[in-house]
Amino acid sequence: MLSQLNHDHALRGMEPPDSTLRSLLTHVRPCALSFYPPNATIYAQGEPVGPLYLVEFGTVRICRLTADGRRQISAFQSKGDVLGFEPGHEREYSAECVDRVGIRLLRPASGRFLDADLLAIAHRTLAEAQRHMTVLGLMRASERLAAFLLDLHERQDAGGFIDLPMQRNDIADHLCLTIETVSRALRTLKDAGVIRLPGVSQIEVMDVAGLQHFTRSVA
Amino acid sequence: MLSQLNHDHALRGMEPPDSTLRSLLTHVRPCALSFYPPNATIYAQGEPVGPLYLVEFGTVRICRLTADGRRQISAFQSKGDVLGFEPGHEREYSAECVDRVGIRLLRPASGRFLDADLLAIAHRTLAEAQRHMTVLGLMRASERLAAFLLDLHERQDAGGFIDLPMQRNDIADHLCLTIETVSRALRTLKDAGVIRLPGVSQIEVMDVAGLQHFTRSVA
DNA sequence: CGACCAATTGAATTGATTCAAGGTCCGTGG
DNA sequence: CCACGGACCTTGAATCAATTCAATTGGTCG
Repeated sequence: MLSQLNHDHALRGMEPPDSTLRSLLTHVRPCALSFYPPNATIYAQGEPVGPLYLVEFGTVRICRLTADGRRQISAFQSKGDVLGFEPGHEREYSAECVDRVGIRLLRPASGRFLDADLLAIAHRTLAEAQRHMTVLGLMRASERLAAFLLDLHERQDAGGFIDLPMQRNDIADHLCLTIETVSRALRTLKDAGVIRLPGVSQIEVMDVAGLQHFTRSVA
Repeated sequence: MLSQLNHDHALRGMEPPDSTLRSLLTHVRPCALSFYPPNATIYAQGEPVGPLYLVEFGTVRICRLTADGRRQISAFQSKGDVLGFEPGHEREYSAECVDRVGIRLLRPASGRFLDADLLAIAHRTLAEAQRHMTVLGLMRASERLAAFLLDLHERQDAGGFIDLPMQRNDIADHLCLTIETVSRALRTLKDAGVIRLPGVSQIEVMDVAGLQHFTRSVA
């Protein structure tokens, strides 16, 4: 299972010809694959920051509960993503499984991770956070959803069909909307003809350019 | 001028006993201080990513223009902050001077920066981005403003008086609101008695706990 | 088939934006 | 020294987008 990580298809498309994972894996002892059921917690907000993990399959939500009980999902991580990198000593976010998930502990060959490897991971995490900052700050409901679907679309390149492992609940907390608004935004995109909804957790992208047009800004 | 950077007061309060700057400065050749007038551009969106800078005085806005002409300010940087760290090869953000600004180029003693130093800067930048993600995602107008003021308050510890070097325009684009809404949110906080407004660019914090209560969530 | 949970839809409400006036501050020039 | 102009800020009224509340539909598993 790990061997396939050295192939390109295990690394999702990224703009700079970065090689986070490839490099990382040369300095890391591969650990056994662990399986987690849906809604299992990999690590929790408030814990001391611990090891890094590599997602082998399934989807993980990185989320955070506020003092008054609301939830924000900063990202979804899936196959090939590295999990668990955080600034500070205490976890600000939890990592929870959306569906059935397989992850590997990443244990550095020498006692500590190489700063170069951590830096590469930090770069990627930062880029994601900044992108999401723009989504939340500048886009309205259907634009956020369009951006989200485009993101999934290019990650899981499955011939125009997107699989939504997470439920509306999770999408809403990721885009900082309500589930009702997510539902209506989906309908807006459907009515505009850019997507179809063959099933509750499946989306067919009919018109990628049209979807991109919906996002209008992130550029 | 640079010597004072080795003193604590040049480093603003941070949660983990991090020592970004102290460590950084031991591996860096101090360069001459440059002065920029208000609205000058230090670097621009679209340029290749270049060197790092250290802010000595003044305030810099890190901002980004979208394809359709809107602007988002991801952060304001002031004395002691390091400027110019970005993932990727091309700048996603510009750095522009809010007021009169003094910065120093940070040039590594050896050819490249130490990964450890870059990692420390990345940590801080990421923490800021994540915090702002929460502000934009979970808070409404007066809560965002309260969070913003609290941030300024603890940076520039000047006995309850906050100086606002940037104009409403900039605050609005940072909090992703309109200037009118910023104005009304200020009024809300004033009417609640947690701040006073002695002048347009000066704020007196009357009740820190009250301000924190306004943010209610970020925890 | 019925029960339960997730998702959708509709109607009323809230919060922020837009549009349109005023107001304040400050520098310049009479 | 005061009047004027312009930039910035504040305030008000109307509009719009998203949320809330409530009901209904759809899907899945006993």
